[in-house]
Amino acid sequence: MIGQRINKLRLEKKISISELAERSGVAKSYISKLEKGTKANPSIQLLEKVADALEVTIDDILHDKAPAQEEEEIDKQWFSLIREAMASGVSKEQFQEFLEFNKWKIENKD
Amino acid sequence: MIGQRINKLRLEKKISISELAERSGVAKSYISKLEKGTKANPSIQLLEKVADALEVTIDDILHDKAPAQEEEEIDKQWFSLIREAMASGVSKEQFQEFLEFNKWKIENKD
DNA sequence: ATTTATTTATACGTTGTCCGATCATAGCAT
DNA sequence: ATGCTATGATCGGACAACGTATAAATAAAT
Repeated sequence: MIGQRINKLRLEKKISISELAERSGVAKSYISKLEKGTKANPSIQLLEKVADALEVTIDDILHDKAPAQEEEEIDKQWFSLIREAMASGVSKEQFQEFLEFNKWKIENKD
Repeated sequence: MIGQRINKLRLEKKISISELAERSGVAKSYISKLEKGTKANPSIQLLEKVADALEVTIDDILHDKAPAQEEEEIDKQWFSLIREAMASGVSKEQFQEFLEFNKWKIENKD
């Protein structure tokens, strides 16, 4: 579980266990055991050190994140619009109407 | 740090340390120490048990999330609409126009 | 005053974590 | 091929820290 994620993240970063151990300040033997799965219950402080060395968040280690980087970026742009929309009191229903109308508009564009 | 978050989340849920201990299966004396800060380096498995009992994610315990629970829920509903919008090819600009129009419409409603 | 919740103390079993040694693999020189 | 050396991964043992269980002391509440 958690070992696989660490292993995956480490390989993505193209460094060895020894290297990760050195950077994080964690014993390489322990990192090996974590990845191997013979130990699977690290403390959060240790996990934090490993996460830092891998330049990811603890969350990235706990549940393996769907990357989707570009898509996330776009979502953020939309997000500000959404906030504005919610603040101005536009309802979801109104937006849905708008959506349907636009779909129709696009289809009948030719 | 982490103790304060657990304490906060527990109080929000309006349960006692004993209750949390019972639900999570963690010794109440240890939970007390965690909240008090005399112990501050729990294992992730223990943390997971506490998180489950509090009905939050481990992330919620690690970095204290901007809560706004209801708002988050609404956001999710909006999000599905946004995805649909993006898929159907509606641009941000079009949406913004719609937004402006609706603001005006609301203002001149009387 | 009596209950209920929190903190602290003590003692103890379990395991997280480190250190050093060993094994595995690969490259390079002989 | 046969070694030698270097680097990475794994194993075994030792110790400190995690975590439990209980009781007692304190505080807060009804």
